[in-house]
Formats: sequence, C-alpha cells, structure tokens
Amino acid sequence: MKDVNKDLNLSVIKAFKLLDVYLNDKQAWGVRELAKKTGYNKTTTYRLLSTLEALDIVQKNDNDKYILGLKLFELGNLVSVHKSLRYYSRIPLENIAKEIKETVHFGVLNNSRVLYLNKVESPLGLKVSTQIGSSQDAYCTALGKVLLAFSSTDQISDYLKHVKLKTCTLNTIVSSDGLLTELKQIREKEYALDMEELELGLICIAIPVFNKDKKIVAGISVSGPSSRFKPENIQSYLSIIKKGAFEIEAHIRDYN
Amino acid sequence: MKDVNKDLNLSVIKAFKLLDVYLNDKQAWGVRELAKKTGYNKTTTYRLLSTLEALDIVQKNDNDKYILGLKLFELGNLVSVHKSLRYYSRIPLENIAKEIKETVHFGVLNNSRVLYLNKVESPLGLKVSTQIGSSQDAYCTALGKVLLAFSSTDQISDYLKHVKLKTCTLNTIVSSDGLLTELKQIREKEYALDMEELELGLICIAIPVFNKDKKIVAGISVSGPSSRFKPENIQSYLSIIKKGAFEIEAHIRDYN
DNA sequence: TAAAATCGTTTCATAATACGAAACACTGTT
DNA sequence: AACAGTGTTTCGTATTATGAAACGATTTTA
Repeated sequence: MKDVNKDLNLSVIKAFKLLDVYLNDKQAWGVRELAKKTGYNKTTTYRLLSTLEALDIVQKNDNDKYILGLKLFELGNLVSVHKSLRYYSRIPLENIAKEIKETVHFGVLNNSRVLYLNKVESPLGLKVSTQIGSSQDAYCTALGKVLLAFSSTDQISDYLKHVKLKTCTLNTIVSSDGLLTELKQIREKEYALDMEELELGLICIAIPVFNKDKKIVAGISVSGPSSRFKPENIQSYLSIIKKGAFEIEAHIRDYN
Repeated sequence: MKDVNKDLNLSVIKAFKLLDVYLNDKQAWGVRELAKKTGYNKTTTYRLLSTLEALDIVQKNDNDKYILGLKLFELGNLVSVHKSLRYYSRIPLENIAKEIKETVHFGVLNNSRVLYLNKVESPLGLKVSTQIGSSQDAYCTALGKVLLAFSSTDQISDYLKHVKLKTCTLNTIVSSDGLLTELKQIREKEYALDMEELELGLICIAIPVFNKDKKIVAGISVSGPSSRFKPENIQSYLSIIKKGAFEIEAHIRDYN
C-alpha cells in the first residue's frame, strides 16, 4: 500500500483489490477470510464489504458469506471493449462447434494473458470448459501462442522479459529460445498446436483472426482430449476453423 | 451525499455512482461531462477516473473519453448469482427461437425491474434486441407482469407503492387497480401478454418458470412485431415456450 | 457444562486522505 | 489575438478512513 501512485483514491483501490480476490478464488468469503487474503484490517474489510453490499456489488449468500452481486453482472455486460468481436464471433463459433463437436474458444491478448471473450462447448460429455471472462497464460496454450506469434517483436520480447515460463507438463516450452522458435513456426504455418503443453491429455488447435491491415486482433481455438485429436483430423479441423475465421474477419475489417 | 448511511466508504460509493452513469447512458464520457452528470467536482471526478483507469475498470477510447474497461467484463462474468439459471436456460431458449423465429428473453425480478439474464435473437431482420444485463420496468412488459403476478402479495403491494406507472403507449396499464386485475388474470391463465403496452407495434408473450415448490424464479418471453403475432399463433407459441420452461425447470428444481 | 475459539459488528480518538478553488497547459474556434 | 473548450496539477484545509479494543452471538473443544 505504498504511495508510488501519483494521487489516487486509496480506498477505491482497496475496494477493487478486494474484488480481485474473486478472480483467483471463485468462492464465497467471510469477513475475516477476506481480511486475511487482502491483508487489510478486519474492520476495514468489514466496512468495505458493507459499502459494496449497499451498492449491490457484493451480496451475502445463504451462509452469510460474501459473493459478487448482480450490479457487477449489469456493469460487466455494458463493457464495450471488444463488443463487436464478441458479437460477430458467436455464430461462426457455433458453426465450428457443430461440425467438429469440440469446444471452441475465442480470445484476445490482454495483460500478457489470453482473455476468453466467447466460447461454445462441445456437445459431448468429455469436454474442455473454460469460463468466459477468465484468462490463462499465453505461452502454454495454442490460442495464446498464436496471439503472441503475430504480435510485434517488441511485444514478444516484452512478454519474455516479464513472464516466467513455468513447467505445466513435460511438453511445456519453458525456454525463451524454444518459444521464439515455436512462434516463428506458427507464423509460417499460420496455426498453432498445443500438444498437451498445458495439461496432459489436452490438445488444442488455434488460428489467428486478422483485420484488414493483416494485424492480429483475436484467435480461435478448438480443444479436446488427445484421444479424439488424431493427426489425420487436424487438417480437416483447420479448414473448418479457417472458414469461421473468414466469417468473423468479414465483419470486423475496421477493427484495430 | 447525505450521511444517512451508518459508516461506509464514501469514496467507494462515489466511484460506483460514477460507473452507474454508464447504466443509463452507454456512451463514452469526458471528465467534465461525468462531473456534470454525477454532480462531483471536476478534480474529484478526474481523480476517481484516474484511479479507476489504473485498475482497468475504465479505459480511454480513441478520443480520450472514458469507457468501461475489461476488468469489469472479467468480474461480471464471475457473478455466481443466477448462474445456473443462465446456464440451463441457454439451450431451451435457442430451441424456442429456432421454432418461433422471434427473439426470446429470459429474466428475473431484480430491484422491482426485469433483469435480462439471457436472450436469443430472432434470425429475421426486423427483431427485438435487448442487452443481457440490462433491465426494464416490469409493469409494461409481459415478462415483468408474469414475474410480478406470481410474486407474493406483499411484494406486489410493495411494488405498487414504490413504482410510478407511466404511460408508454395508449395500451399501458397505468392504474394500480388495472394492474392488479391484469395480474390476477395472468395467474389464472399462467401466461402474460404485452399488447403494445411498452412500445407501439411490439407484442410479447411470457410464461413463468417455477422451482419444485411452485415458487417463481424466472420467466421466458417471446417478442416481435405485431404484424407477425396473429391471435391464431399465440396458442402454438405458448406450447413451444412451455416446452422450454419444462426443460429449464427440470434442471433447477433446487433453486430458491 | 464450562471454557475457549470462532464469527460478525460497533465504538472512538487519531492519523491519513480526499477535497476543491485556482492556476496551468493544451487544442481548436471565433 | 482573444476566447472557449478540453484535461491536469498544486496545496492548505476539512473530512474521512483507520484499527485496537470491546461486544454479543454461535460453535467447538475440553
């Protein structure tokens, strides 16, 4: 809580840092639990929560623990950033999911992470399921790698400077050189694969979505269990995903 | 800004009241514009916006005006209230929309208003389109009336005490007695109609969704232009919507 | 059954912070 | 050249947030 900041409302910052707890642990919290998580005083936490509750930003559940309230749902749905991406991606994603029968994701790079803007889940029982609005490390997912690959060289070197590549599985790329080579190959092939790099048994294909200036704005990925991703399927999957990407690109030519 | 409140963080309240501006006017705002809208001092508004920008709650658009930021999108998608309603309503709503080819809405009563939790738009060019997360007065919509009708008598009389029934069209019910009679009929028929009460040319059918205790938890509505809502269609529409309601009810039996 | 350990909540003197008028820098218009 | 818009910074003052301690109510442990 040092004041390196110029001149900001500290209690507003505190309030949102408290809400940030919910980004990591999506559960209901008590006053003392949140006080411990945030490092705030118990009374401070209590006062913040009372304030947020009065505003319908948080609310108590059946066990008198705090959960995020409906006002945040209302505000979240008003966010106009990437709104056209979200809007125009829906139907193409559904078409892809209908053909391939695997979960389809649509995301952008945000704060060095993949932010999922949209998804359509596989109709099958065994499937990948990610929450819209959640984010994931970029280096160990196909979607993240394809978004990185077509970023500027400055952005890529910045990414490597600030993000630690951690081992998720035996296949995870953990060296900067390894990732740079991988990104170069992705640029050449115009698609990315995640062969169990994030999680064992999980395979993922991703392709970029460009605007009219050939600048990357988003990516589409299809993911599922390795048992269903045979090498002979990947090419046909790619052409189906590319068809969806073309549809989206047709609508967002003025996106920047 | 009177302190009738017990002991709350006033600047946190100010911050969210500022964000509330976006609920009414979904546009980009400058510092002075927001200061005028909120009644805050220009400097206060500037400091609040700088704080919120540092937290990614708002961000500047191309014209250096403030819009809601992606952090709100992330938080909004974490809201767990009504999450299962939103989840289990999706496919039934899509099936209804596919059959009827009109826009289908799914909503609950929240703060005396209809809050739209989900929607599927009509595939036709001329269609009703409402924003998920937005809300609407209850008394002049079919969805609102059906949600009111099956509320407790206390809630209904409370509603009539606090909400002013304003004329939207010639058909709007503006008297308390008129609305009470209408709600009684809705309880008997188990569905509600909005015959151009909110907007001329706009017709809407709504039915309730109950939990296992026969308590209302949500409602489904189908809306479209009056030219496409012939009296002879309404009965067949109703049976299609009811089928969807049954599907949802099967999944939410423990909802309260 | 008593004691201890939780929980959320309230109090209040003190320390910290938000406030806002005024001045400033910048841009585009008259 | 004067004016009318922006957003931004400064700084003394008035307001507000802070947190240790005490409180009441449950639940758990001895």
